[in-house]
Amino acid sequence: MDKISRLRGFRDIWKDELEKLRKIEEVARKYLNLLGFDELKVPILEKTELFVRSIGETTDIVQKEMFTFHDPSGDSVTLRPEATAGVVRAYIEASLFATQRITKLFTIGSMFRHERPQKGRFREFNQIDVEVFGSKGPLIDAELLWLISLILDELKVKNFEIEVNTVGCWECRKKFKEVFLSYIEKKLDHLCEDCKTRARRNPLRIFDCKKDECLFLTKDSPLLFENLCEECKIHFNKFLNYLIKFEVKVKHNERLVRGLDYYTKTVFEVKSSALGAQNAFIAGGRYDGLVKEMGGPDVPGIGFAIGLERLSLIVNTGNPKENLTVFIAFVDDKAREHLFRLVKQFVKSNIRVFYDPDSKSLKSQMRYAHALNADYAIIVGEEEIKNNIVSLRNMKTGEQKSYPNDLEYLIKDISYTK
RNA sequence: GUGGGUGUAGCUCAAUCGGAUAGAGCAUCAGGCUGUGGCCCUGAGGGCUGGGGGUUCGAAGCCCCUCACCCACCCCA
Repeated sequence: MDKISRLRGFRDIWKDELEKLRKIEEVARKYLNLLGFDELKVPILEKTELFVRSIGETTDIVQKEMFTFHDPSGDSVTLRPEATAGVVRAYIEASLFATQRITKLFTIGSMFRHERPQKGRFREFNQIDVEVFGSKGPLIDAELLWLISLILDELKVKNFEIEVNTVGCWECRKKFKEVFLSYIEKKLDHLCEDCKTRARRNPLRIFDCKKDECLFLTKDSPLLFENLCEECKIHFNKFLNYLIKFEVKVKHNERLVRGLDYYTKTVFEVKSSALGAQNAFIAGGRYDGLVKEMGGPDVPGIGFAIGLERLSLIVNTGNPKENLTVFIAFVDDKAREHLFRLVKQFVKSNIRVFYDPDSKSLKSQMRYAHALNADYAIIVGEEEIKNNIVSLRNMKTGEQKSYPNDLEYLIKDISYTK
């Protein structure tokens, strides 16, 4: 029979990495809870239209990266490529705007994008997604970055940099696009191929280009930052001010823009040089028009997502503490009759217990106990049964003693050792 | 979607110019003690050399196709 392999870009997550992901989630949950966020789960599969409308029809995500297919009844459905759309949909569908002035939510789960895999990039990847609805002021923007720094501090993440910028509101961005386009028009021929398409689709992304030629051509270009309306300017300055009060260090990157259509005003990215090309592991921003666009009331929103696979690449967590582990070895099949009684008793006493489910030589069983890194081996054989005892071998010291076979004293003794 | 690199045992890697039965270490299993792990010793199992086609007397190595992985572009978390 041929073996079946996993799908490209999809992974099995084991042991150490899984432990790391759990640790990250645990720390994030702690601070999310302390700052009043509620967890929710939203579906992995949604109507395709939800993402087309929220993320933007012209974005790469929608145009070529979504897992979209028809369900058996013929409807077009899509595996979520990001979390915000679903959370916004849920917020509107539950009419939370009617009962809460401010809504703070987070969700944890996997997202799907049909991209070519590389370092820190998979087709199924996990995110912690955080969203706040109902506050238009810059204080909440700063609070989110403080939240991020609390989480990263506790995880002892070093070598990261928070970059912030503003992309303005719809009006000042629209105006700036005209200013910028008339500037870049003359230089269009000299831009790289990618930037030529950007000029048509999403001109602001030209600022993001890493190619020297494009960097050079836009060097003395007008910046969105200089063309902001009063309100956006004040918002951003207050935001920077609050960050100082929260003691969150950031870098203002005037060229930072985001690929999703819905962002307004504040945007930010957290980057690490240790990640290779996919160096942003947290990113987000404000999206004041999105809830309305999605059929809800005109409620402002802001949020961010943590890429868990990327974050786990730069997190070091110590080895998890192993439970006290006991291995029971049986010398012969007659001794095996005692298995059920002994195993039950250990489990009831919260002690991790192993035994060889197949009858093997004692030597083989002891090797297995060693491989399992057991703290103790219990040996049961003819001699023990005759004397109504069990032998307890300390696997770390090699010391071996006898205990009455009702295990009461034995369990008391070994429980002290871990 | 586009480039570059890499595919040999469960893992890490050998195999001269295209040459004979594709090897080693680790891991696994068994034995060395008829009731005792680690260290040591002995032995065993494990490969369609990613897959398919071609060239050749002969292919792990050359050619073509394909798949997967890694890295980068693009995009993004």
